[in-house]
Amino acid sequence: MNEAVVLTPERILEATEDVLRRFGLAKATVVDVARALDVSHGSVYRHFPSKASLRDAVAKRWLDRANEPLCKLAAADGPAPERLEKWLRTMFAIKQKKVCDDPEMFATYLALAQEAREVVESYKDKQVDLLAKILSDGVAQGVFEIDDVKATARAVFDSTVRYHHPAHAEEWAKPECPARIEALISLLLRGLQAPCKH
Amino acid sequence: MNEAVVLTPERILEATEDVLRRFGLAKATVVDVARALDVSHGSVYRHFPSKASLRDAVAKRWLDRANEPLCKLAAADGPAPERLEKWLRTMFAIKQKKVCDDPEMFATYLALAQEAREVVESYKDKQVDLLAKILSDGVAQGVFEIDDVKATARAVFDSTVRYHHPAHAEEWAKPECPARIEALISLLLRGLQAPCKH
DNA sequence: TCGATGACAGATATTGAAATCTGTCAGCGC
DNA sequence: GCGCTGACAGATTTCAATATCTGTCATCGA
Repeated sequence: MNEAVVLTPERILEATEDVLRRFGLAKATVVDVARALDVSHGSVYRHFPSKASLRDAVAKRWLDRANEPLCKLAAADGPAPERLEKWLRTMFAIKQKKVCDDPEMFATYLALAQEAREVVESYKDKQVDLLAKILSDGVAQGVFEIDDVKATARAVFDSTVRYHHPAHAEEWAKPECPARIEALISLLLRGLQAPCKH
Repeated sequence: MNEAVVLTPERILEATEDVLRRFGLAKATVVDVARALDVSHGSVYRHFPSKASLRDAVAKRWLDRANEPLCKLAAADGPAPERLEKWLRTMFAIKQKKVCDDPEMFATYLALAQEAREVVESYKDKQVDLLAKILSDGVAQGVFEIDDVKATARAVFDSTVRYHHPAHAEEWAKPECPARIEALISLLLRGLQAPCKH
């Protein structure tokens, strides 16, 4: 048996991502995916129980890939405020880049986010965990003063929704956007900062 | 001539709001509005140049009505932090109430918000002005320390998007929501507070 | 044995013809 | 004159027939 022609979940995901990019979420069908792989669509169902699960798996891959730089930033060393700022700006930049470069995948992600699918929920939870990591580093460094790190991380995530939730994507290109991000970040950093340092 | 049967913009708006509530944004037609008023649809076009302008006018009325309590709060006296908190909670409550009581009108508002129509933009600007009023009161009282009041008001508005933008309405009913609002508000208040009071 | 197939039922999407709607305007009646 | 009407053109929506898709499974071939 030739390794290359074995039908693996991995190959199916690859093909599905292609098909989604090519036809868009609304038009892409399991039959299209099967056609792209030159197999019957029944074979696809041997590896994924439903179209939804297939779509979710593709989205998960896509999100995990997008998330990588953020994991690195959260794990890095250095002063927490700078890292937090960098982390937020990176998240916004990733989203903005995605919406430009990969609009069909982004539309898929938007659809998933609006359905509040489990994939997206767990992805968000992961993001909040990364934020919490930076915040608790800040507390350890004595630069942040925070009662409930987890809840505050969630608050930071929520407060920046406008710049990372796909429902607001059309706003990101507007000229006043950078200034508004500026104001938001500085407000948040002030709120986290330990008061009365001197 | 009987006053009651004169076709005024006011009467048309009333009827349109009824029709929207009854049939929903997707189904409501100008013909329906005319039928409700027992006039020809041509007459409606005598007072409003297009269906879009009629819809916008209805939305404006609806938004203005919803906005009234917030104007009062912004104009009131008292310590700015408490007023800000009350203002935000009132805004969230109004939105939440609307989405329950008047779902069809809310759907109309959602559609408008997503199209980024001028009505909604100016309504948002009004809200930011109200916030700015409270913030500048706070600065005058010495409880807030803010560089750029206008930009900070915008940041406060943006940071709470999740709890007032209709795109996030499905989230508002979730049980963890109040706690998350709590965390967000306290983070924001800390960020506005003048540091080192003592 | 084991993955793949292709025919199938029920659900969903597409299509094109018919109905309805939007926006205009010449003309009617007060 | 003035406000309203109703007929109209072009755009949009509806509806039902048709085609396609999803998910299942008995069967096939290696």
